Amino acid sequence: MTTETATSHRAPTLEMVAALAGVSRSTVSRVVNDSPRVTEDVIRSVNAAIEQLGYVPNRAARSLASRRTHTIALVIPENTAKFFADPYFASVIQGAAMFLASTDYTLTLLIASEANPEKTRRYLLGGNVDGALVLSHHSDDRSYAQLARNLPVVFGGRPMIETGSDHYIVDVDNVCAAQSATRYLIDHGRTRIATIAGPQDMSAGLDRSEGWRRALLAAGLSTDLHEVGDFTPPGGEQAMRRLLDRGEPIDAVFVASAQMASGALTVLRARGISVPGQVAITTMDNDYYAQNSTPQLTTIDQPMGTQGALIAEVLVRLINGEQVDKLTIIPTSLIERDSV
Amino acid sequence: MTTETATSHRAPTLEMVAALAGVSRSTVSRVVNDSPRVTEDVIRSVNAAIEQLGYVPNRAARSLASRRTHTIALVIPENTAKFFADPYFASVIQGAAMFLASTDYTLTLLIASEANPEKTRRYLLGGNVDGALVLSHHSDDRSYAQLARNLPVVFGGRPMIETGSDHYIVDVDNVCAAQSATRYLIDHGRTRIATIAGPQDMSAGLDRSEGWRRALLAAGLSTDLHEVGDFTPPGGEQAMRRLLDRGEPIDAVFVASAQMASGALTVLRARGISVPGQVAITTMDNDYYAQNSTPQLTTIDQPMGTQGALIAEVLVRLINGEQVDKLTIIPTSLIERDSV
DNA sequence: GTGAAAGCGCTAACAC
DNA sequence: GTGTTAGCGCTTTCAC
Repeated sequence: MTTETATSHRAPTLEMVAALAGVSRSTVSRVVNDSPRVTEDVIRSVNAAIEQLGYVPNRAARSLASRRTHTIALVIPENTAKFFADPYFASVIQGAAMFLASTDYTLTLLIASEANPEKTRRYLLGGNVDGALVLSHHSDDRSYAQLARNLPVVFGGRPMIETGSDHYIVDVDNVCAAQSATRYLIDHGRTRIATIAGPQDMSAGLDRSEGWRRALLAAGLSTDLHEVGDFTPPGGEQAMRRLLDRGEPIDAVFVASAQMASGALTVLRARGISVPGQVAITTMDNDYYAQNSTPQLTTIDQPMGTQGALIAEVLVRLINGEQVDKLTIIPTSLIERDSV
Repeated sequence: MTTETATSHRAPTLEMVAALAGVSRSTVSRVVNDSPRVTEDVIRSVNAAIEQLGYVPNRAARSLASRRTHTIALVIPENTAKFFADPYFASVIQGAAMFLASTDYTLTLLIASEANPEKTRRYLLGGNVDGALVLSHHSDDRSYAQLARNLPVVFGGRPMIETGSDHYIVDVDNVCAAQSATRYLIDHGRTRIATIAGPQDMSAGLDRSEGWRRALLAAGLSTDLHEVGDFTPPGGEQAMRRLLDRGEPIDAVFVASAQMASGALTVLRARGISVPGQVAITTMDNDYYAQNSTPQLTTIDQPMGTQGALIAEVLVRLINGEQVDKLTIIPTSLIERDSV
């Protein structure tokens, strides 16, 4: 009983299928690849043989011959702790993985070594994948922009590339969403509206600040009350504290993530400030935090699984040479609850 | 400016490297694969050529010739929503991905279609991967047990296979951890100790219940106060409510996850029951919930990133034919905070 | 519509 | 130590 690295009997090959079906290998290949010009009868008998043998095409051989890998890389920044901690990413990954499961593409996780970006670049360009999905992106992610010239790449969330760049992007319209969440506050009579913003080196953070600003400017209100957090509950707490410690009147806060809003509520509660009585709150993400805070939060719902599926779909279509819009916007909606 | 699926110039091949370095292809192959018997000089010049050309070995060709894919599948149950919602899994995936990034293995996500398990099985056995990591596992996951006979497979978290099964498993000792968390309650003078357990069709849930039970039995205490949750905060709330509604005295609760404990605290607070004054709490997972609840929770720390790395490492060693223990236990420790 | 033949880029005996 | 020679299992012209 020593260590036995299994795989006892060899997997059936296309050749075996051909023999059993009484046709040539080419024909089997055609059937497997849904070639249009094969007789119904032949298709049937080949499929029967495939079924009987439990044949599965060998990816490696297929890739080598066809020069397509049927593999898509999900590029993950090395700072994975932060990446995985964000439920947003988990949802997107899930959506992408689910969508790809319905195609014959495979999703591989590629950790982008920051120490050696060249390694990542080469892997991606070395014919190991048919395309890449890039989710996170700080302003210095120039390298991926470069990469997109030689490989189909779709960005999830707007990478901070110079405007007019011709990259493929799938994103919720953070500006618009934040704007409507802020306008909701205005429409309910609030006038001293602060924001707890997200990191200003992420497009999501920046765009949400911009939306808040636009809504305020349009209403002729002050845009002074701006504090930044890191999208986490503790970050929200600290930002809320800073906001209150300014000593200026505040009657509402647009918080750039529900997680931060949850932290903000903790501080508000501790200081005896009522929500929505004294301070109204709107936020983004319809997640556990939004649904289970006290009070429950009026928030922007972004269908995240959808985003994952969509971003993967766009990439697959791109790989297949189909016509795709450069920018795919995912609709959001405002959910009214008890924090306003 | 029509759709151009890029990859302009062909990637450099091993043959080109060989030509540039003035050696044969085999030699280049040897250098690339760290073969011991190559002259220092040759290694240097080959590496120089590789560097100069920006050569990256083609996975497909390599796999085809060597019959090893350098790919590891992470098998994910189709019910992905639940899977990804659990931060435990995110951490484990992260750890595994990080570890594999330091090897030349690649991690691919494989969604296990429940409607067609045969498809998953064939993919795994069809020579597309060198091994598989299986994380979730309900009692009916017999199929994977079967699979493990023909492919190196490592299970994370104890799959509910008949005892004495010879599968490779990496897990925290949930029984032991739960036992010590419960004993901690006993040692602090509590005698009416309830538990909010995890799902009883997951080994983690079952084992934690078992640990709680053992500690109680050893102390001659009652094991009646057992309610089940689903590892989420709302699940914890409901279970806590059921527990209190029994009308029996309770002076402590061992909660099988910090997320559930957070939900339980909400209920306790709403009913004006003080923690730890009237009811003490210990739990498992040293996550955001454990650290940021009020009061902060005394809990069992399980290094989850470590588990991910370890599970991947075990698999790689298995694939390489090294000797590995069937069972790898990850140590846990109890962190004392304010809930007892 | 189907078959024959020529590789895809690499590894792995086997010679030398 | 290094080169030579066969393939790995599949796709893909090109004939027929």
